[in-house]
Amino acid sequence: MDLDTVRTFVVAADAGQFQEAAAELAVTQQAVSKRIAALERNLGVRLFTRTPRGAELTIDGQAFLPHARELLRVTERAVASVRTGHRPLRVDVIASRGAATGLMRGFHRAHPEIDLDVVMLFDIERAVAAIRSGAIDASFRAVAAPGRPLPEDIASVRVLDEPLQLLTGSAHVLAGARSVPLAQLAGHRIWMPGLTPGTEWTAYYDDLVAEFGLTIEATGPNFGSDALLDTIADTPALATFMGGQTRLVWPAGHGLRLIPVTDPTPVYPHSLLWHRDNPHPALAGLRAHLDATAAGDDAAGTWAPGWVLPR
Amino acid sequence: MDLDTVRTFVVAADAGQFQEAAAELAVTQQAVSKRIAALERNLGVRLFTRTPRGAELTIDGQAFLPHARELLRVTERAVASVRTGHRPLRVDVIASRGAATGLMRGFHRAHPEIDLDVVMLFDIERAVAAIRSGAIDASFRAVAAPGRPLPEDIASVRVLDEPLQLLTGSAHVLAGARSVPLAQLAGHRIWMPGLTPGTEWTAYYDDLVAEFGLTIEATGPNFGSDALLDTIADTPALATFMGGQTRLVWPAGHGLRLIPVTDPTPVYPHSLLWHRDNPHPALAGLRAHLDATAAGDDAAGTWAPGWVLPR
DNA sequence: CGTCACCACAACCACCGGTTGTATCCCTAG
DNA sequence: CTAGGGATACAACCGGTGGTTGTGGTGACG
Repeated sequence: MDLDTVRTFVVAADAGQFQEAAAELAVTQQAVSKRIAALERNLGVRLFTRTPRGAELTIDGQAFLPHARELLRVTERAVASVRTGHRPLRVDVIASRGAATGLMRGFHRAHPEIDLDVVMLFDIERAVAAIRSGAIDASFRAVAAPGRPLPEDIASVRVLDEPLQLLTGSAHVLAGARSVPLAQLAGHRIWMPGLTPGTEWTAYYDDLVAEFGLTIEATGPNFGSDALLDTIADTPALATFMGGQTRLVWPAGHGLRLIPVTDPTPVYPHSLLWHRDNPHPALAGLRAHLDATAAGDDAAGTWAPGWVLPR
Repeated sequence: MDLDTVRTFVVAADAGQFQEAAAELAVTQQAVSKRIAALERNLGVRLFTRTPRGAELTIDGQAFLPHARELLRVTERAVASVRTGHRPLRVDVIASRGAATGLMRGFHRAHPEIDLDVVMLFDIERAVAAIRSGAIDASFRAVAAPGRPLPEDIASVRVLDEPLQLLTGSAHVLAGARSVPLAQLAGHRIWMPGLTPGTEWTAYYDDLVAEFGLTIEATGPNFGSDALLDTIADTPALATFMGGQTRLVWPAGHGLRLIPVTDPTPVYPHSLLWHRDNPHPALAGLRAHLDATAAGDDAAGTWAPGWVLPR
């Protein structure tokens, strides 16, 4: 199916006749006739009843019309998403399951009129490069790369400290605990598939491991969170870390347990980065929204690596 | 833009390489390469970075991808809307501003998983024919055509009596009234543009006029409700009838008044019609929803033509 | 009953979009 | 270091889609 054909259908339906539609589309009447005929052939139904005074929609045509309009609207948004110049606010998040996604959803709910696009870049280095080049407008990143301060032209603000929790199956030895001290996790198998070397996530967990003597297995490819949840649920000796903001949806009967970690609670600090000179009007809105909704986090009793962005 | 091209983009993005996408789409790798190149040329941005081991999305490509998926989803729904067999529930309403639209919105809110299409047919005769032919699944119609009972195979149930109210501008002589008796409207100019001869609306108002001695002008084409509202707001001696369920949105400062009519209150009775043998699974859901939400209307003090469908 | 406005069909032709064949690149195995 | 495999891009070719012009048919209206 061709979007030009769909547009032709909509214009013809609005005009009530092919001739006027042809004029509007700057083609001949015969071309419109052929386009509509081809669309009807593809769909297998008659869309117009032709009369000597024009063409009016059949019932099928009436039913199809709003879908055709929606198609054109979506097309316009799709094209706008890559238009240089005034395009939707483009924000990078660190992972689809992380807290940043929830923050963006909250912003979208508060300001549904602002068009957003979400991308996921590999690491902070590329995120900073993308911000400086203008390819993205902002990035939710947890941390500066260890030892590398942010460039002068990048601004940042810490927006959320996400406490990590332990996810276990119901047969796990810690499944019944209401909370577990971080030091007590030493010796337990903790599995974090998909930790790619070179990313901040990995650097974060490397620090966590070094400081508290945990063992984290990053082996195996990441088959998606469903597969991870299945494995955790079925393996008594296995656990994993999960952001405390995550909204999990799992089938009933899985019996998964999400256990807070204490003394200290490891938190993953999310900061918003942006270019000081970025003129996108929606960026200010996003910053204002985050400022307004940011919970006054209490840093006491929490842990984060020393190299994260300051508050 | 071509939807095959968009589909190619999505498949290639999921596969991570053109070759596999080509196999899935049953075309050659060169065809995929050309399609993507054409899409990139049309959009003016690079969507993939080509590597010797495949192709991965650029930032622009990542931003475009969800829009492309949405485009395919909408396309599928559009095609399904005219598919013979299992297509969305197709319901005819009498006018986009009427109460039936509100009922359908309520149904959609209660059951967002049920796909709906709304059409507007000219009069009850065509609606009944469309129901019998299977072109539509149900129809909100106010009335049987005077003197013509419904065919045996059409079932009906009265779902809502919509009280008519008087709409005036702020300078109208009745603008200050909290309510107005129907008999008192005799002598006032009431304007109902767009009343087409042969429809039930027109038959309804003809009866109303005959029984209570009103004068209703149906002159002039219907330029849309915005134009109607403008005229009503600006003309002190003019009023119109409007369904009591209508949610009006007008610019501030118009100063329009919506005044209940009493002694009796003319009500427009909406009934749902459907074919007794219609097997569409969503039809039962719609009927159940309407049964459950139907307010227990009080017929006392209301008026409707004698020839409407019985309760 | 002729004219007008509109749509459909036929013939023609350009160009889009597919295929086959080939070059190039990079990673990897030997 | 080299050969091979797997990936993309470019070139040449060609058929069919989709445009145009020209023409015919049909219902409404004066």
